[in-house]
Amino acid sequence: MSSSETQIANQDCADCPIRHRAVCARCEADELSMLEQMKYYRSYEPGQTVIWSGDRMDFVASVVEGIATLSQTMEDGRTQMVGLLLPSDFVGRPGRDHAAYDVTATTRLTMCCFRRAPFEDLMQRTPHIGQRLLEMTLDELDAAREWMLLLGRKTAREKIASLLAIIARRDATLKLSATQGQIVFDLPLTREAMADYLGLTLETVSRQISALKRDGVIELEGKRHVTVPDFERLMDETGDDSDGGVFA
Amino acid sequence: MSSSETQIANQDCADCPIRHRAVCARCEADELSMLEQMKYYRSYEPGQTVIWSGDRMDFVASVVEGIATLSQTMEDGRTQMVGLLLPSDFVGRPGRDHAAYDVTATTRLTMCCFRRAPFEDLMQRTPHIGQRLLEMTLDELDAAREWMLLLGRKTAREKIASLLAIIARRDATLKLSATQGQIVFDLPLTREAMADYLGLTLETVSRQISALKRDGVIELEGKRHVTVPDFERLMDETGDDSDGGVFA
DNA sequence: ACTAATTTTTGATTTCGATCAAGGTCGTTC
DNA sequence: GAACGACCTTGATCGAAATCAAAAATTAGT
Repeated sequence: MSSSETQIANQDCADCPIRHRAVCARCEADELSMLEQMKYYRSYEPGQTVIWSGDRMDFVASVVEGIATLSQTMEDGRTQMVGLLLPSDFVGRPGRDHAAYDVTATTRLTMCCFRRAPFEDLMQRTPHIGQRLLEMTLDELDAAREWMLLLGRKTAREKIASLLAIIARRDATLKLSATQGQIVFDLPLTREAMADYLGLTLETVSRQISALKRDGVIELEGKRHVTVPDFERLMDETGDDSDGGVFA
Repeated sequence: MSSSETQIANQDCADCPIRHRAVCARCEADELSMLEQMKYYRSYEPGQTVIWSGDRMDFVASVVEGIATLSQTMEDGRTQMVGLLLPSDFVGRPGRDHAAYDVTATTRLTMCCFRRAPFEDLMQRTPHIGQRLLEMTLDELDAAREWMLLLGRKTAREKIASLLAIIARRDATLKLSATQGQIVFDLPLTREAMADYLGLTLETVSRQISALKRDGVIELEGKRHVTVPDFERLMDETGDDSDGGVFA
């Protein structure tokens, strides 16, 4: 259901950050044209930093294409990724003018940006944009909490399996490549980025990926191209109950 | 600033879950009386479960007094706490009718509840309640992300110091007991609950608390009563930069 | 095509926190 | 006030992941 809806919605109002999530049926013409007028695009290369934590940030944005990460770094250099931005995800907090995290492109990335002040004005006048933002934020909070369980209690192998499952699942919904259980995708993250996401070292990530390959849970071609022959089998390795997590 | 404001706001509208956060100056009389009419109270004893993950949940609520925890459990029993509910915190997701987490009282707990349906109706008619909820949710998301850094990258000692710092800071603002740097409080959590929060075992929690005591970072009277003689010293142990985290 | 740089894999060793196992303290009940 | 149970501390040992250290595979540059 959600994948085709998303497709249609994206086609019909490609850049409205709210409509990206396929709920903007309620967007009215003048609101949409307001958004149209204030929007602009930015593109980034893999590895490029979109914004550093603490920098002034006078815009909010929605990912159009590509993947970015949110991360936090301690003074001594330890870093932890705290979020993954996929197409349609929103970044930037209305009402706060400094970035709280480092935002980095891990693939080629296009974002649809809106200057903060006019966007906030529009939000004031258009309650359902705020409502939609609330829903999106609650989803992010659920995702963050699921990630807390992963970081606090899962083994290295479970962590890797969980990350692969998340990417595979998203890829399956996005590209409809989920022919009878087999899923194929390219890892959008380096081993180091995966390590920062999972709270591991890159060596451990590499070893566990090798182990999953050895055990036939995944197949690897090169370093990035992954085939999951049996998604259920992968899910069994995640430690999650068979169901889709918090959204029971 | 915030502590006295909170006091005043709480006095003058004790149970509105929004006003608890000291921003409900915009609450109008009829909205307040709507809330008054639909509110009811529930009380729990320490250790009692407010609701189990997956259970039907037809209310939303705000903590009036006491402390509760949000936690997730894997089938094999591993559990991870994903949130701490302090007075004025809000629980329950508008638009979702099943709990996503276990909610447990760790002290005597009083909550101010509102049936979900009428509360959602009121939200529809009163945009600034939604706005306030959005702000609160964004704060929670920031807190969750700070916790992800802790879970993924901090040492056991840093984790304990961070938790003590959070409780101490909150206690200082709440009870104004922050006389020249020295802070005194009672731990509202058992060692096991702390372990579940920090992604550790209770033995490690106990050992690290002993170590901080041995090193003079904290003083302990009995098992629960803590004195922090020098808050800066405690902060140095957390691994955070001296400043207040994401709210830079 | 060849070199250089980056990323990944694999191996050897160490370390931090988990696990296993007693004891100890405190509060409650009979 | 003895006995029970809940909670906490401490010790000994183990193990999973980190760290240290090369080598292999890829990618990029000239």
